[in-house]
Amino acid sequence: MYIGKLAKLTGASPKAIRLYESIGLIPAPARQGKYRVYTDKDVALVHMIRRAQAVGFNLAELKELVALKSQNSQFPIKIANKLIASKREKLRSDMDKIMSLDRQLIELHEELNRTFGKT
Amino acid sequence: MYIGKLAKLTGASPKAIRLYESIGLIPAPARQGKYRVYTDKDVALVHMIRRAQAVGFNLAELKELVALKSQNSQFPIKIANKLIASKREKLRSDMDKIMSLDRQLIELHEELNRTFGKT
DNA sequence: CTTGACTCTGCCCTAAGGGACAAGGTTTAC
DNA sequence: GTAAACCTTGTCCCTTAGGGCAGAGTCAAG
Repeated sequence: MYIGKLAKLTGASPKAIRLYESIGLIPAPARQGKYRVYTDKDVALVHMIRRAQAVGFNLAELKELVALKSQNSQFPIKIANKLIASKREKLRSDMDKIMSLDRQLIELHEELNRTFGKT
Repeated sequence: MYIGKLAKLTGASPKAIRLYESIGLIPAPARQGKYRVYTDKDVALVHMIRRAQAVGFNLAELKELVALKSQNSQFPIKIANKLIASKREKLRSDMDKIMSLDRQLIELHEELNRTFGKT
């Protein structure tokens, strides 16, 4: 299949797919003339990339995972678990930050109304 | 004072201060030769920008606020309160998103260990 | 053969600056 | 007066994960 179909099947744009290829996140596909030709394996791979992105992994991290997998040929479950744990820690700190921002916004609101509001 | 002192007093880098000027967020200061010369008003202004950034306002939003203030000459408290409220809503939706990501990470963790783990 | 849909590469753009650099300005020490 | 040391200037390239566009090439159908 050509890139448009892969895009439709995975929800990634053709541009995104070419980006993944350009940074070595997916292998360079065969060409029919100048057109990239993809297989079902590529569909599965791009799907995995999208899902991993959706839970907070960036492309550099995914690239490391792909490199590990190709070294090891076996799924590195320990490393994956560590990554998940560190992602969850980061989420916790993001939440703390958000709550702190919310408190600051409340304070700012009260201060504004004390200073400029009526009574 | 020159830009370095303003930077030290406000915690913004000289680069950031020039950026604020380039987008019209702070007025172009007087020059002594080629050097920008700032006053205490600029210190206060950059301080306010930093604090507003810290609670989640981006430079475009701050520019709008500055424009409003220069039109009105009076602090637009109603608008500010609306902005604060909408920021807080956004924070709430960010929180929801983070909690959803965390749930997905938990599920992913369990799934990985069911599929690849021992026992 | 032609039309329309698809794809190719390459370039510029995003937010908020960071880093490097060469050139020139200022201040301090001697 | 002069040299060293520091400060400022403008310019360019870099960051994420692509979006948008231009111009050209390519494919399948009628």
